[in-house]
Amino acid sequence: MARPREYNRDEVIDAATQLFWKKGYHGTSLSELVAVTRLNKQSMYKEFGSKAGLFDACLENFRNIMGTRVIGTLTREPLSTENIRNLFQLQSKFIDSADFKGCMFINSANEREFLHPGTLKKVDSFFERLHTLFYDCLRSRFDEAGSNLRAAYLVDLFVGAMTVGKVKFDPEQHQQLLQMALQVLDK
Amino acid sequence: MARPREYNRDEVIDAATQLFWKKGYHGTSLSELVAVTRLNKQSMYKEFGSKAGLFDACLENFRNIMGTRVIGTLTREPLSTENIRNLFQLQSKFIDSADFKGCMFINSANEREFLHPGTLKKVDSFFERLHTLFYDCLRSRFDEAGSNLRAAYLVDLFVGAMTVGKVKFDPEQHQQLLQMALQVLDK
DNA sequence: TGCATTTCAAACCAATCGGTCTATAATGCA
DNA sequence: TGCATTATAGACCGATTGGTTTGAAATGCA
Repeated sequence: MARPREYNRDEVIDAATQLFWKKGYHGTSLSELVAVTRLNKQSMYKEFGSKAGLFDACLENFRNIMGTRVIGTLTREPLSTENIRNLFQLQSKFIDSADFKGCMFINSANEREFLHPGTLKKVDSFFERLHTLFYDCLRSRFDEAGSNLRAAYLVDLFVGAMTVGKVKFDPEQHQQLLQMALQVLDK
Repeated sequence: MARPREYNRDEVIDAATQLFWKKGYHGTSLSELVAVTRLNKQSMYKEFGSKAGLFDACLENFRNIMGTRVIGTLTREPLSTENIRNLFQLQSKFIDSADFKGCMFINSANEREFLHPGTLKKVDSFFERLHTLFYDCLRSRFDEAGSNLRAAYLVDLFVGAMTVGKVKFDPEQHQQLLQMALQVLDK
């Protein structure tokens, strides 16, 4: 009944996600997005409403891509500290990859000035979610307070490694570092 | 012999530093800088050469402001793990301040895409320097490998707390967190 | 007072920003 | 075939980007 669209929504989001992931919301321009998605502006605005709308869709896409692996690792039954060790192993491989761009949520936390309130809420809830996932894995071994404290510690460590990994990363040293840092999971 | 300048270089840098600190290099515009420094563009380019030149001057200024306190804390004789505890106490108060904007070097590490090579080198050397400062405080108690490992761990922790602090910060919990996280300083 | 020197304010530059509008191309149905 | 509908490409919008040029204002010295 009408002209068929030439783009595929998911492909557009995938391409845009790569760009936003690398350069952030404020650092990515509309023209770059148009170039990389090969979607014309008109269709882009029809589909996503605004640059911010597209970013939100990409953030959700990122959560699906990465979050699924993270959540999958941390929710494996039985919930245990072993899941946490596995997550940090996953992170280590991730940081060591060729085109490491950090975590899109953590990157976003560093450009709060430029994000819309709705986007900020999603960013904040990522940190909460990560804390909760750690917490749930700790509860079998520690009490509420102990689990809460360790979860906050693990979030700091996770975020720190992600950021420092952009500057410099030594996989072997990181393995030893984890062994030491994760001793708090045992006692 | 010529018209006297109406601006004070240090005051200009101080004002610009606040802005760059808050919004980053790419996120701060020349017009904002002109407005906040009350320095006209012509003089700005005469004095600093470019926006990047001004940013470099501000980064150095930040190092003087904050770095002095950090370095002062970590180089107090005798070099010991107590210095490290004091540094994390300093950080805790810093994060808890009203207009917390993170650390300008760590913020810069998150916009590497937009920084000039010379600036990037300064950012990288901050991380190296921090590692070395930690290392030197650890050597009295641990061997080279042990000190190196713990220093890397402390950098991750320091950077992580800085970043997470932008999203959420609970001073009391952080005190307990430090007590746990810094156990590796004792054994 | 007049001149060399330097700073100042503001107009100006091409390029780009996020976003909109128009005109044409492609489709299914009648 | 003609029409309603939707997607396309790209011109266009005012505002802003980092950066430059111009010309007047302010000084010390002669």
